[in-house]
Amino acid sequence: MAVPEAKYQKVINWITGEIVAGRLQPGDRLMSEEKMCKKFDLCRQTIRRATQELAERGVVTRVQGSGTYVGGVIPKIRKERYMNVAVVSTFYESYIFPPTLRGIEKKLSESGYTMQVSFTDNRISNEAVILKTLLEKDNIDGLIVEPSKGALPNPNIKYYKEISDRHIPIIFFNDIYPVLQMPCVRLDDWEAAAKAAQLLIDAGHKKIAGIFKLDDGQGHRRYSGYLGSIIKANLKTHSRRIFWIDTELQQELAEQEEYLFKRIEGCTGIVCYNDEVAIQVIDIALKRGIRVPDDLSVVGIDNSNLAEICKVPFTSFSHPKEKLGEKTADNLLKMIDNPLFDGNYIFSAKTVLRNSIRKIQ
Amino acid sequence: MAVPEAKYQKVINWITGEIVAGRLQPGDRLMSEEKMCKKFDLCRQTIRRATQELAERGVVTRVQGSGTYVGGVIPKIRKERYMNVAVVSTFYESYIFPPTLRGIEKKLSESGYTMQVSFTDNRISNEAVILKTLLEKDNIDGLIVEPSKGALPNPNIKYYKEISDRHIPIIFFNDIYPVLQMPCVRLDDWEAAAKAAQLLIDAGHKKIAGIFKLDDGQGHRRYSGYLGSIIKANLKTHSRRIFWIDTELQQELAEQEEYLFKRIEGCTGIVCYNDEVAIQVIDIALKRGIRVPDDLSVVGIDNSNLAEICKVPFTSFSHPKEKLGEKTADNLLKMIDNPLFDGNYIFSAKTVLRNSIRKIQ
DNA sequence: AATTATTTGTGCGTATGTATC
DNA sequence: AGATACATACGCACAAATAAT
Repeated sequence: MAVPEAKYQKVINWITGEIVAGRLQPGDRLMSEEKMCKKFDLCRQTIRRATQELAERGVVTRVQGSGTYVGGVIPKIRKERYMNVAVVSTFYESYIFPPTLRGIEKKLSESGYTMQVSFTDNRISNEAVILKTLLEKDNIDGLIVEPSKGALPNPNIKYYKEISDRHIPIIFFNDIYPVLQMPCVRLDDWEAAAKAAQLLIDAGHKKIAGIFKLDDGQGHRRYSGYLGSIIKANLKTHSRRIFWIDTELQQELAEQEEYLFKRIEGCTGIVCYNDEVAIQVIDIALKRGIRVPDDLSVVGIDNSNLAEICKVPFTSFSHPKEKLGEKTADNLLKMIDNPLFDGNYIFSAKTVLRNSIRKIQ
Repeated sequence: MAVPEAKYQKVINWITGEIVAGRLQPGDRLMSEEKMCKKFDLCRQTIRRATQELAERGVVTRVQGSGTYVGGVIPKIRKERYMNVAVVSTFYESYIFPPTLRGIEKKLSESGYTMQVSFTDNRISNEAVILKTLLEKDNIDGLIVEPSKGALPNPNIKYYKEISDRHIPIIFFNDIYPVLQMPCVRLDDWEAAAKAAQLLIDAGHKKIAGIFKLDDGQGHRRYSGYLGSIIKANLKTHSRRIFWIDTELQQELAEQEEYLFKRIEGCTGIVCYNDEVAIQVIDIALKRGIRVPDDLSVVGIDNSNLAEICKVPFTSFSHPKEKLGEKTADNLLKMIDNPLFDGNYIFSAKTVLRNSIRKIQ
């Protein structure tokens, strides 16, 4: 000890010593800088230099107007609970949205939360307005979102990041924005479409068409599942047989029916993106004198009431709808209580058989 | 953003932001200092520093014992705008509820209001919990309600009165609680059912059955309309021909089909409470070998997509659905701005003809 | 008309953050 | 290195004005 120890170092040693001795425990407040000045007969700046170094090391945390506390950074959790969760939904798929919303509302209200709802109509511009308002009003404990056009680039990502920066948990349902590493509760779209195609393959079909949505992730995943079964069965893939549609163009199929049926000519089966598409395909087919399933076998996905009351009730794959809403809300509530909770969940799709597939020898 | 903004500056920015966004308008009262403390997790002094600076700038006016107001004018009545409206819906009639909710949301969001939704499932007990929560949280500017079992006595009336006593405007849609003299936006149920019965009468039918809901006002009004046309045509009324159903017993018709068809034996036409009932009646009839419309003419009310995609597309009477939602929200907003505004509105039902009525000589 | 609850006004004390001499 | 000044922030107590009942 030839060189005398720096004064601030002595202070550091004293504080760490107190902590090691257990006289200062995590959460305890150190005496004020002023008091330490008197204790060590040093000026405030010297004391500050000591606590600053300890603060940098994470040993203590300094809080303006309050004091200096033992322990690392106390995670900033919102003190006040608004008991309010925002739900941003596309409003599309009329047979999926109501029960899902109902499931969400059920779980939220059971836990004493209110639910505030906004609809995007699957429009990015509407989504932007809604998110900006949420940021300005700043009165939610969590956010549940059904992505708008999840498969296309989205300029609203920055708003989601900003909400997340405020430690407000976000959970998605049905689909996700891939660039955001955020939890999602959804159907196993890949599996549903793979099973759908497999059913047709098992029934002996070789030329199987598919109609998919181009703007959402479900469309892409269902396309992948369909493709997976086709390839696994060593059948050939043809772009001609795959028809892409856009969510916003509701009349697209009816307007392009001539072109559609020319594209899928020769196909004996078709995997439809969802029941809404399936019922349109069946309607158009019957109108054109194509019998279902004799001339064309059809399968849908989502198993809505449409599949049952259709002129030709068709095989479909169940979407959990209300259960999915419940799971989404449940996981969000857990995320609100525990920021480390992993909210991801994927539902398996169950086959619901009806007579819309012809067996080919 | 190297230097973190002062906290009071953030409060200033939030308040000015609310004013710029139009959610706080001249004359509106800010939330109390205490509430802002909780909202921002700050002490009152810091909040006061923010409002003081704004007061010095003339942006707000602080009034001791009353509150802090936007602008220089001091209003006589205290009025804090939450820019939030609660919607309490039954969730029943799946084909009516989604578009109605959508219409409400559209109008509310256009005016910068958020919409907070709760569902009663047509249960009085759920309605009670929801209303009590609304009273406790006390953060709404208005209330939109679809009555639960509007035709039966309701023990929750006191909660509606309490909300009304707080000068929070309430508007009902689809139905109303008769003891509450409050505005309602609805379909002209009487007219719809009267027109339905008249159509059958004009086609030469003499024995016309009717199925109505016993627990809601729509059911009672539609029953009255049906009865009105029967009596006007000097036909006899028979209780046997009138079948009452309960909202909560979804399977009632299917379970009692034997009894139902015994009751309406000899009838050549039937007026159904709504399309959901009509589609069930048609399903059961076809199953029993009764042809529609050859043996039994059927009309529905609400003109849902069910009427179109039914195995026998049937004549129905249009419910304005989304338009009704828009009108309801519109009227509530007017009531918020002007407590004297009369929010009542009744939509006329338009006939949508399909081939479900046989002409009798 | 009187009481109670709510809201802003005011003052005091204490602690940390930053800048200057 | 030490001293001082001022800004920012938190907490409490009580007074005064207003609104609701």
